[in-house]
Amino acid sequence: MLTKEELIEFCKEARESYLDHISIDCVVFGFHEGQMKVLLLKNKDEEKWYLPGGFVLKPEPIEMAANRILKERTGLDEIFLQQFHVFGDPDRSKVHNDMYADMLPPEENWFSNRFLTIGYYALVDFFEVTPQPDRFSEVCAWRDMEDMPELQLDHGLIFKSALDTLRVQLNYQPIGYNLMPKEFTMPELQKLYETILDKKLDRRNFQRRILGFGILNRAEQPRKGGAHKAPYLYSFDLEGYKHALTEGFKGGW
Amino acid sequence: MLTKEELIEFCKEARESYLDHISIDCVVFGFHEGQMKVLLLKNKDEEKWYLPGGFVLKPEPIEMAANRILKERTGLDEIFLQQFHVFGDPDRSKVHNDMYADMLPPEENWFSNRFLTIGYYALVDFFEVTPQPDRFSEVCAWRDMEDMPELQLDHGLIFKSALDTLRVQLNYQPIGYNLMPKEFTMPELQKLYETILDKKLDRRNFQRRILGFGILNRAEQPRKGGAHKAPYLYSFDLEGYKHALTEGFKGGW
DNA sequence: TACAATTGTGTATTTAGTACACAATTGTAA
DNA sequence: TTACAATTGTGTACTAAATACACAATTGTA
Repeated sequence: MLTKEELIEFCKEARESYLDHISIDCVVFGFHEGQMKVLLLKNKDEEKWYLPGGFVLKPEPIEMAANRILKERTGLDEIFLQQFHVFGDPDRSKVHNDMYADMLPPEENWFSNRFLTIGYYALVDFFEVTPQPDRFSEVCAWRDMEDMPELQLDHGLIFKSALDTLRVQLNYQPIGYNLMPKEFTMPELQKLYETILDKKLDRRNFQRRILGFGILNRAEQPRKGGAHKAPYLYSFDLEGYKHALTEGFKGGW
Repeated sequence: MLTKEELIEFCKEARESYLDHISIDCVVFGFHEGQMKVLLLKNKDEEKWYLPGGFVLKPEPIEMAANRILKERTGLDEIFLQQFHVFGDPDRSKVHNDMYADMLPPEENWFSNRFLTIGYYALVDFFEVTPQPDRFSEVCAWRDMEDMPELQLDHGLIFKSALDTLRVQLNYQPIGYNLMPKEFTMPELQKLYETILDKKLDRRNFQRRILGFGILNRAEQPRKGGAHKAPYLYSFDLEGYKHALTEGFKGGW
């Protein structure tokens, strides 16, 4: 939460630097301990969480803006990022507007503007991320997808839309390279798919299909030390993976 | 092309009415005589064509803006419209900016602003459309997709991107209801698919597959009067069609 | 050393996709 | 009137992909 002075300072700075009416919101997916995670922010004295987001600098390509915003929140560069939808309902920022409405009159308040927000989703390696709050929040943290808190504004809708998009993408693009560590076992990868889809898959059929895509390499040695039978380790074959990313899996018509 | 006075008038009006930095561009697909058509606009004294587009009114949802813009260009209401991408390169409007740069200094010229454009594609019944030029053009006409003229700005990219999206959509959504007349024959529908995909399909397999979707009704009587064997007439089963639109064809995982 | 948990692997069945050929209808030209 | 070209309707065999399902091997623990 900004103080009035900070708000005034920010509005001045925003008007100079950023494009009016445009924001970016990102749904950042991670995967940890068999759970899908989403990176969220929160104000100490508020209940609702919100998505990492920001604005577009006047001379900045929007892709670059999304990358910059996520670098600030995660510490990561070169994130897998995909634009998926623009949310442009004039009512969508009503609540946000109200939030600072008592501090500044609308004509001085940058947040009183109408904003269209461009939705991006990101897939990142959970362990590589160092969550960093932004200047409006005190908390930036991974939240469990099974246990999503209530979100501000239309961020619930944006999240749902991102998840739907991810589920569709799963059908004709490889997913996993950005979410899994370098080496992983087949059951671990399967768990990722099951978690995204919220659906059990057959172990044997999953393995056959995913190997059929030709995007995995199996290490010589299985993972040792754990309980039970030692599973083989796999890693993504970057060449095959990138080929599959551009070509897609299915022929269709 | 606007005169200087018209440009000044328009800039004043635009600043009052429209959101800054945002535009909408539409790729309108039609189908006629076995050819895919795209609705384009042109200035009399210019070579390059451009996509029907416009701006978003300050209190207007973006979907509604896209509909309004297309109603002005086609006369049609309730068009099948789908947002597919935002084009946000800061250089994308360079050429446009230059176009009016000799008339007005940048600070007065609405077109000198940076614009992000939201791309929509539309599928419409060719016969229902009455092409209407906008205030910047003298020509609004269907152009053959086989014989696309050069387009202004990044409109070539936007068009290509829309076509790619349409081709992907074809794999998991029914297409045709918005492009075909009420009744049509199987070969006519096949021609639509072949034209979109730019690829020959097997008659028998096409029929089996498309009928398998359960989105078509066959009329009792075949079409009479033409040369050759009288083909059956089909129409879309609206219920099945809408179900397929929301559910999609393929299970995937 | 038996057991529970987990992993690796194979096969039969069903479904979807592909390839391909012949018979029927209709107008036109001989 | 009749052969012909063009087009439509229909079915079957083959292949590939998806699904359903079961048993053997490994490892730590009781």
